[in-house]
Amino acid sequence: MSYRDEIAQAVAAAAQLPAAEVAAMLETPPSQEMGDFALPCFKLAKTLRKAPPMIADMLKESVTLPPAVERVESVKGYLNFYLHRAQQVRDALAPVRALGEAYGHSQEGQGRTVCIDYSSINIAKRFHIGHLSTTVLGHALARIYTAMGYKVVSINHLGDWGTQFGKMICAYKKWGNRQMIEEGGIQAMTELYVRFDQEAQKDETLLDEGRAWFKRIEDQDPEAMEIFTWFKEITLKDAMRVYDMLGITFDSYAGESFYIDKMGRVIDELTAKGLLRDSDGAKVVDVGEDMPPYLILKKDGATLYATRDLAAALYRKDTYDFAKCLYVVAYQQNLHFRQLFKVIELMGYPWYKDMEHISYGMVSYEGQTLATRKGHVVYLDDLLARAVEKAAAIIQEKNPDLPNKEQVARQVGIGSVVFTTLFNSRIKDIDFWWDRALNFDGETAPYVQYCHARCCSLLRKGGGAPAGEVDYSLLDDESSLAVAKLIASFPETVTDACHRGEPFLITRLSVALAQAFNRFYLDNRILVEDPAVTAARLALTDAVRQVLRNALYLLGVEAPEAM
RNA sequence: GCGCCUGUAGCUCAGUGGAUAGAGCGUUCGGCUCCGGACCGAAAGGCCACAAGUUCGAUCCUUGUCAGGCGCGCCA
Repeated sequence: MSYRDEIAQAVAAAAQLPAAEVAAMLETPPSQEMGDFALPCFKLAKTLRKAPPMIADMLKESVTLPPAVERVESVKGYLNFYLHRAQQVRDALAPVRALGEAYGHSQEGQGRTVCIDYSSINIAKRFHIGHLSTTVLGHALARIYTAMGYKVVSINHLGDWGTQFGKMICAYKKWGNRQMIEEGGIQAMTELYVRFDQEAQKDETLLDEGRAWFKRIEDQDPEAMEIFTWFKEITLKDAMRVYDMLGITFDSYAGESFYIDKMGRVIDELTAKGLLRDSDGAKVVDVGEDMPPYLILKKDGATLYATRDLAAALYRKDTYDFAKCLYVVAYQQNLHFRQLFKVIELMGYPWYKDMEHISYGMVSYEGQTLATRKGHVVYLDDLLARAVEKAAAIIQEKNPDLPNKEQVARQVGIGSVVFTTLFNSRIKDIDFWWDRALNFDGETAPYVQYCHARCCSLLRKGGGAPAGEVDYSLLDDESSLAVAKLIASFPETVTDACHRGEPFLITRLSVALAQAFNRFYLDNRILVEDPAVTAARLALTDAVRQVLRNALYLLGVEAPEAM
């Protein structure tokens, strides 16, 4: 039984109320000095016809304290319960010591699959800061869901379909050559595309040629396909560099083009179910009063992004039999996903409830909208490179003798970018500024990593974590207790992060834990004469090390043992 | 025009139907003969956008107003 339930039962007996009702009333006080659980007595005032402070006083006298509770106080209408510290600390640390890397994991998802659609890059476009949120969020969610026991299918839903690819091939045939693309990569492809747009303004017949090339892709014409596939490979190779740096892999790269032969089924099914309606020559599905109709087929019979997303959803359900299907996509597309899920519901599939749009805020650069064409953009490899460079410079200054300096610089620099991206709730817009992005002070990855490295250092000096049982009653000071409480809250935080689709909860916890440990470190000398005290403090240090490491792992951030 | 989202310290953001609304950055002051100073302590800084309502109690819930962002058929 949990502490909460024990206390609720004791109070319920004294106040003659249902235990469940009391349990729901119990809350956590705002600060540690006010105890571990509090019962606000205001609600009871009406039924008991007494002032809240009096009720609290009475309950204080009449309640039989459960063994875990050391004492109870009546303060301004609150009944505050204080747990025995040694027991709290033991309850916090013992599971970490026992479970190690598995601390924070759960069995919730046992036997269930979750599809996570994230990153989903466009062909022939360079990876930039606009792709950071989906990539980093999706990766963190993949790790969090895995920790929760789910089987995760990571899907990079490539943007590899559309008339722009016809234009690009047309431009390539006219002005490009193999060598120029091999050497220039995506940048060269982008330049070709820009040139096409410019020339097409002067000569409209180019647009027809572009359309013709796209038709050839649709018809699987060998020459068109060869070039198209090659462009795709170059784009993916470039993206793979970034994914490697971030430690990200995907289970599937089935993008839009993968679904071109799977849309007929969708159209047939929508027609058979009477959902498709003609509207100005196009085909739409009505999705209710509160949303505009969902456009499925263009006037000319061509499919749309929506059609492909619908086909993809059905395919994923068939192929993976997912318990959940997540789409990590910016909030711009809120309406689109609401419509998509509604159509699936109208098709009669109960699993529409398992679809979730993990939406996040927009990215701008120094107050302005990102604009690739104007060069008003920051590319991800540049950002990561500069972060690593800065980390390397700091190492050179502070710790020049550190072995594997390059590796640590990568862990810190890249970790810093990832951590910052996962620091706030998803919905917040992000305005990118270089000085902010490269800030290593305060609530950042290096702060948490430093604390972790310091724990490792202490453990090295102290001969490692104590093997056997330690005397937890030696950890009865305020700062030890604060650390223990945060450690104890980690599994619940992971669960919350999963259910809310909000990795930042874990990011924040890692900072709070590092802060609490720094306080503990200031208050207590860890390696002391008394072996029992040293063992107890090292046990706490090792638990902090483990939880920080586990937390950072879930975020996709590495934890170097020295830095 | 309609819909969704956001509004909390100078800046970036947490937060909760309940006790004194928190953190980082920035600013000011202070701390290594001592286990890692990429650290720590302290101070200053708030009409929780505004107004009504519900409630014993609202920054939180409801409604309205204002400001900003996004979206609203043949792009993705």
